[in-house]
Amino acid sequence: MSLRFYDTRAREVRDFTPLREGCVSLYLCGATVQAPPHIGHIRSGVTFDILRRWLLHKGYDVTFCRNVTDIDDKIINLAKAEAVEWWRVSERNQRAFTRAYEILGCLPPTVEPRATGHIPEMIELMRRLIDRGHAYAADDGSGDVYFKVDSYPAYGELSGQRPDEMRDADDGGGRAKRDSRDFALWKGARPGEPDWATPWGRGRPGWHLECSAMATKYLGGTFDIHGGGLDLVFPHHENEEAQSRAAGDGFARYWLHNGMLTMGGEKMGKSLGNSLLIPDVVQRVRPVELRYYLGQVQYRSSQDYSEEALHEAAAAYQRIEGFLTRAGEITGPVGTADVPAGFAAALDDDLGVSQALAVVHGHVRDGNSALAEGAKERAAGLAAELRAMLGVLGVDPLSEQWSGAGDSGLRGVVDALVSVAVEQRQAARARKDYATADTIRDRLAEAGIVVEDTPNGPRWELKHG
RNA sequence: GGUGGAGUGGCCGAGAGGCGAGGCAGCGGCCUGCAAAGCCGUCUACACGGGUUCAAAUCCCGUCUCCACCUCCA
Repeated sequence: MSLRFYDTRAREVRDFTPLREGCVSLYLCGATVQAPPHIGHIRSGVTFDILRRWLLHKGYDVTFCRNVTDIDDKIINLAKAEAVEWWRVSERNQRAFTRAYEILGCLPPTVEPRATGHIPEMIELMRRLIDRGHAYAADDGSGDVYFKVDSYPAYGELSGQRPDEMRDADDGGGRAKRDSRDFALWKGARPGEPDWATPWGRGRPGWHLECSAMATKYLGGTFDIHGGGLDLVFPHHENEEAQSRAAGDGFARYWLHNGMLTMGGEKMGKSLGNSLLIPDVVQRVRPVELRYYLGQVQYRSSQDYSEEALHEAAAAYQRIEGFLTRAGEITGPVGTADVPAGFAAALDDDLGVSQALAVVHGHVRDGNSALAEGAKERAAGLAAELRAMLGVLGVDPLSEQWSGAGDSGLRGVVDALVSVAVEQRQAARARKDYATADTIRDRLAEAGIVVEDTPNGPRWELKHG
C-alpha cells in the first residue's frame, strides 16, 4: 500500500507523492512563544515527529522546517507587564519549548527560523502582493498593510469558509481596512512597541505573514506538507495560503492537521487556564511514557487527557519495555530489523498508529511466549522487529534517548548492592526460610527495587512511577 | 448564522456492510514456597428512533448530546 494522508484542503485521504522524488519538504507551525508549552503543543510536536520518523524510515530525505513566531501582541503585552524587552519573553519561552521537545524525544528540526529574523523576506512578499493588487498599505499613514481578500477568489477554500457567511472579524486593530475580512500583513508601529522599517512605514509583522515568508525561503515556493493544529486552519493557514498563492507561489501540496488535546472535553489552551505543563506531567510518568500516551491516538482525533488514561498508557508501555529488557537479558543484545508489513501498512494509511500498536503488542505477546518456551531465536527476531517499530514511534526503550545510559556508572554500583541482598534472599529460600526471603524482597520493594524470580534465577529492576 | 468533527464494552481507543483490533482494569486458570512478570481463557460493545439489506456499529433518513473553527490559539 502506498503512503497516503488526509489532506485538509481536499477533505479526503490522498496518495502522497513528493514534489521531488526521494525528498519531502515539511513545514510545521511551531509555537508562538508567548508561554511555555503545555502537553497539547507537545502532542502536535510528537505527531509530526512520528510523521518525520516514518518518512525517514521509508528512505526520504526530509527537510523539516518548524518555525518560531517570536513576536505578537501577547508577547509585547507580557513584556510590558514585566517591564522587560519583548525578546526576553520570547527567548525564555522558546527555550522552554526546545527543552520540552527534547524531553519528549522529538528530533530537532532541520531549520527553526524565527519570524523577526525574516523581515526582509516579509517585505519582499508584501511588495509582490501590492504589485499584483492583492494588498494595500493603509491610507491613514498608520503603516498597516492589509491583504485584500476580495482580490483572491479562492479565499476560504482551505477551511471551507465562505467569506459572505463569515462573522465579521473584530481584530481591533483594523484601523484602515477597506473590508472587514481583510487581514493585516503588517501592523503599523505603535509607541513603545518594537518596530522595523518598511517602504510603507515602520511597524511589525502581522500574524500570518511570517509563515509564508519562511516556508518559501527554506522549502521553496511549492513544498510538500504543511502541518499544524486543527485550530490553525482558519484563519492562520487560510491566510498563509491566500498570501502565498496570490503572490504566485504554489505553497503547500498537502495540509495535515492534528486534533486537539482536551481536558474534560474542552480544548487545552493557554488562554483557557487548563494547561498542563510538561514539567508537571513528567513528575507523574516518565517522559517516554508521556510520549507513548500522546502518540498512541491517531493524530486527527481529539484526545481527552486524563490521569487514568495517562497511567494506563504508562502500564502498556512498561509491558513493552519489560519484554525488550528480558529479551535482552536472555538472548543477548537486541539487534535491528525492518518493521513488519502490518505495521508499515498501518502507518502508511494516514499514520494509523492505533493499528500499528496492535502489531506492536502482538509482537510483545508472541515474544513473551517465545521466551517462555525458550525459543531464543524467535524471541530475538521479534524483539528486533519490535525495536524497529518503537524507533519509528520514537519510544524505543533501548535507544540512546531512553535507555538511561547516563546512569550506567551508578547502575553498576546499585547492581552490586542489590546482588548482595538478592543472594541472601536466595540463601534463605534455599533453606525454606520464606519469612526472611519475603522480608528482604519487601525491603527492596520499599527502596524501589522489584525482585522477580524467573526460571533463570532472580532478576531485579527499578520500579517505575 | 456558517464550516468541520465526534458519540464504541468498566476505562482508553481502532475499525467501517458479514469474518470478536489492541491496551488498561476485573474475574478464572497455568506458573510460583508465596508473589511478580508472563501465558491461556473470560467480560461480545458500537448515542437514540426509523429505514435499506439475506446481513448494519458500518449505508440512508430523522433526533439528541458534545467538541472545534469563524476572535489569540498546536
